[in-house]
This record gives sequence, structure tokens and C-alpha cells, in this order.
Amino acid sequence: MSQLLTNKAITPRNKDYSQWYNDIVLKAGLADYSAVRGCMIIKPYGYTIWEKMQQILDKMFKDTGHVNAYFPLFIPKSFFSKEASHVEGFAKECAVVTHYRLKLDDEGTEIVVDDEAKLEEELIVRPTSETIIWNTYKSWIQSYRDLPLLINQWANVVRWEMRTKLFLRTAEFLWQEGHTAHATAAEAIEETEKMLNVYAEFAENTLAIPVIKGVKTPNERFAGAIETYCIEALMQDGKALQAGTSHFLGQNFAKAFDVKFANKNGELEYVWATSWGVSTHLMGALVMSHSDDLGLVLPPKIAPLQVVVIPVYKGIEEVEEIKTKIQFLLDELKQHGISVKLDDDDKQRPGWKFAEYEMTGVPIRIAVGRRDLQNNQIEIARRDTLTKQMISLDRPVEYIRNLLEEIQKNLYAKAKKRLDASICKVDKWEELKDIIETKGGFVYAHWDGTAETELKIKEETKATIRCIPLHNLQEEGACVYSGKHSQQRVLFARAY
RNA sequence: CGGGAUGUAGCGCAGUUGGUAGCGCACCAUGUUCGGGACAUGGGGGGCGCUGGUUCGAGUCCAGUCAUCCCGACCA
Repeated sequence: MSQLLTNKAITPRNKDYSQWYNDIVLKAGLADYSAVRGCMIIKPYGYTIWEKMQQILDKMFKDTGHVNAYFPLFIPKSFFSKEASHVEGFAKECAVVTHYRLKLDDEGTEIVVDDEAKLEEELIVRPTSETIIWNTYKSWIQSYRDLPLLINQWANVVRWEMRTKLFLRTAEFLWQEGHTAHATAAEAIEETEKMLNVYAEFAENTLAIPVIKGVKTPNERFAGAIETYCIEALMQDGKALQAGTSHFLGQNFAKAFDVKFANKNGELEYVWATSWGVSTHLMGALVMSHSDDLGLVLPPKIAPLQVVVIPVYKGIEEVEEIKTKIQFLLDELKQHGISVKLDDDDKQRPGWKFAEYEMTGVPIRIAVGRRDLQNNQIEIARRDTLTKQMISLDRPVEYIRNLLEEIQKNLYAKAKKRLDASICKVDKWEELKDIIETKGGFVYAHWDGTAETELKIKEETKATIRCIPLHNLQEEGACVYSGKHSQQRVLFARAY
């Protein structure tokens, strides 16, 4: 028994936060390591969560006028050199295809790359698709009537990361990337901000993850962007996590790929661009935002299974009786669009199931035995608070619906409280260092606006400027590091 | 790419001074159980990451190599 617990138990957060995270991802069945370095297997349970994220986001994209398309996985190497800062940003982490054929070696025993099948021009496995897409947009855009062009792509991308971690940083990851083209800068900026708001709404309403909206410093900007907007979330260990980005690309890519349109006066102008994306990184954020030492905790809106019903019984007659008496509950919940499962697996006992569904983060667990039926009641346990309550079997559906909403709100409120409490206004350098080192969270401090200071702070504390909050208060002050003049505070934190 | 660690059954691990692999969980069968990770009995499964040495004999010693994890520098 103790052996069993050792095998199944999750490392507590306060013992080893990183191990706790790994344990949850593995033991809740979200993902697994693969035979390929840095690449993971997303298991069915984890993938179902990703699919739900996709469905909800996809609807939000379509409701804001976007359509989906698909562009190639491979990008000719030459495309990358067309936008200078873009190459610089991605060159160090690209997977490159150089050959297109294998053969048996001379001894006929081993498969080797056929040197004669060398590609004329190497292909890059996309780390992001701006280049191939803008190369395509060149032929799609001639007139202002072709604009705006609002396209999204769901895809996998590869960035050859040196050090990887399940969901948070993998060599291959899944994401969506929106790439839009506009006639004016103002319209493109409006789009960039609109999509940032879509992301923020999704994070907060669906994933119950409160975020701070802001813009990146030039140093932290996306390679090739004029302005990078982001939403930043806070994990339970006090580290920040970028939950989504939206970039105003100006005319950089239009110029690089020569994409011009004729305006109403017949004059040729370069197109204005945006790109925006969220990735399976969000899965990591979801895990780390709400889960506890018993396992995963999922907000009802994203949980693959919202309600599990566990019959407690002896013998086959009892199960059948229980199943008959509560069938109406399953039916009604389904009618209300609530996902529910009755787990009558005979091989496991109730206690085992209780632990298992806690591990996998199912928001509501219902236990029902003969004793309950006699009293016309069922036991309802909520995953977020780990509390149990007996409720009448007369009208349970309304109670459950309300409870799901309540859990969703509670998870958000808890995370929001943590985020708000983590933000420290700091004026002294020593204090900044101390808070970053011990308490974590966001430090709101004056910054002189130079990349030099930003890098020094990073070197000395490992904290980066996560963002300059939108609509940030403008106030006179002295930079927390250099003491030089500053016009506003920015948010510092260590980050994933 | 630097530092640390680990590769033995599906999973988690143990294998004494080298002697021809074992434990728990899981799995299969039967029975008893079933309100917080059940129990009994009986089964099946691996040749120890890979390569090459030393030796009568190698998970055990030596050399090399590969992979993975953790910690750093880089990133969503």
C-alpha cells in the first residue's frame, strides 16, 4: 500500500515545483516523453484539452472575421534572409532539411542519407510562417479591395530549443498563427489590439487565468515586429508566463517580400501586417495555474469531462439499481451540454476512482450508493475546494450547473487574487533583487528605457521586463537600477 | 554548448568482494471484497541502452558511444 502510494504520488509543490509540474503532466495523462529529443507525445487526455482550446479560439477568430488556411511546413532557406531581424531571431534554432532520400549503405546493412539526393536549396522546417505567408500574399494582394486579408493557420512549428520541458518548451509544438494584411497602419494596429483582447478574454473566461496586457520592450520584441503586445500570467511559483502575443509588423514583411497594393487613388503602397499566436505553451499555463498536490485542477469550461458519477455498490444487482435510478441525471446533464461519465468499471474500487479523478482534474465528482438512494440523495465533491456535500436527488441538475459556474469563477478569483497580491511596487534596487529572489511575482518599478539597463538587470536577477502594461500610468521617477530619469514603471519578473 | 545524474520486466526500483537476474505495482486466472488508491492463492513476462575489452565466467570491472532527465546560457 505504501509502495502503491509512492508510485502514484505527486511530488508536492513546496518540495520541488518543477518535479510537481512534470508529475502532473505525466500522471494525469496529458503528455509523455518521446523517442525524439525535445519532442513530446500529447496523449489523448491532453490532446482533448488542446482540441477544446482550439474549438473555442477558432470560433472567436471566425467571429472576428478570420478564416483558416494552411501553408507548407517547409520554407526555402532564402526566404529567411529577406527580413534581417527575422533571420537573426530564428537562425540559431532552425531544423534544416538538406536531402530527400535515404539508401542502404555499401554493406547493405544500414540506412544512410543518400549524398546524391542533396537539395539544391535547403528547406527550413518552419519556426513560424511569416516568410512563406508573405511570399504568398504578394500574389494575392493587388488592390485595396483585396484588403484586409485575415487569415489564421493551425499548425505545428519547430524551434530547436537547447533545453526542453513538457508543454512549456518543446522542439516541436502546436499553435495557431494569424497573419493579416491591411491598407493602413491604424487598421493593422487595431487588429493587433483586437486579437490581444481575444487572447485575454480566452485566457480569463475559458482558462480562468487572469492576465496582464501590455507591450514588450524593444529587446523582447518578436523578430521583425514594430510592436509586440502580450498577455502575461503568473504561475503558482511566482514565475511569469507569456500566454499569448500579438505583433504589429508595420511594413517590414511587405517590404521584404515586395507586397504592394493600389490605393483608391491608384498609388502603390506597401501593405501593413500583423501576426499573432498562442501555442501548447498555454497547456503548461493551465496546469500551473490551478493544480494542487493531488493532481490536475481544470476549469469546467476546458475540462474534457466535467462530471463523473461513481456508483458505490456490492454486487451486480446494486449497480444495476443505482444505474437505473440515476440514468435521468446523466440524460439531463447531457441535455444541458454538460459532459458526464458514469464509471462503473468493476475492476477498481471507489477509493481508487476518487483518487484517479482527482489526479485528472475532473471538476465535479458524484458518488452514489444504495444508502444514498434510500435517502434520496447523492454526494457531490468539488475538485477545486475538495469539499463534499449531500444534495437531494429531486432536482440535482440545476445545482450541478450552478456549481460548474461557481468552480469556474472560483478558480479565476483565486488566481486573480494571487496575481494581484504578487505585484509589488518597488523603488529600491536591493528590494527588487530581494523580491525577485525570495517571493517572486511581478515587480513594478521605474526603468530608464534603455536596453542596456534591461540586460544588466536580467544578468543580475534573471528577471526580465515582462511588459509595459497597456494604459500605463505616466509618472516621473528614477530608474530602479541606474537612477536615471524614468517616465513610467514596468513589470519585472522571472519567466518561463 | 558547460555542470550533475540516470539507463535492469509495461511502470517504479534492488542487485553485496564478478558465479549465469529479483522485488513492488501493473497484467492473466479463481475466489472473497467494494462509502477514500482491497486481499488471498496460482500464473505469464526481461538477460540488464549500445559497442568493444579484461576474465574460465560481466548488470557488476575498463574504454568508448548513444539516449533521457535535472541545473545553467537561449526561447512560446
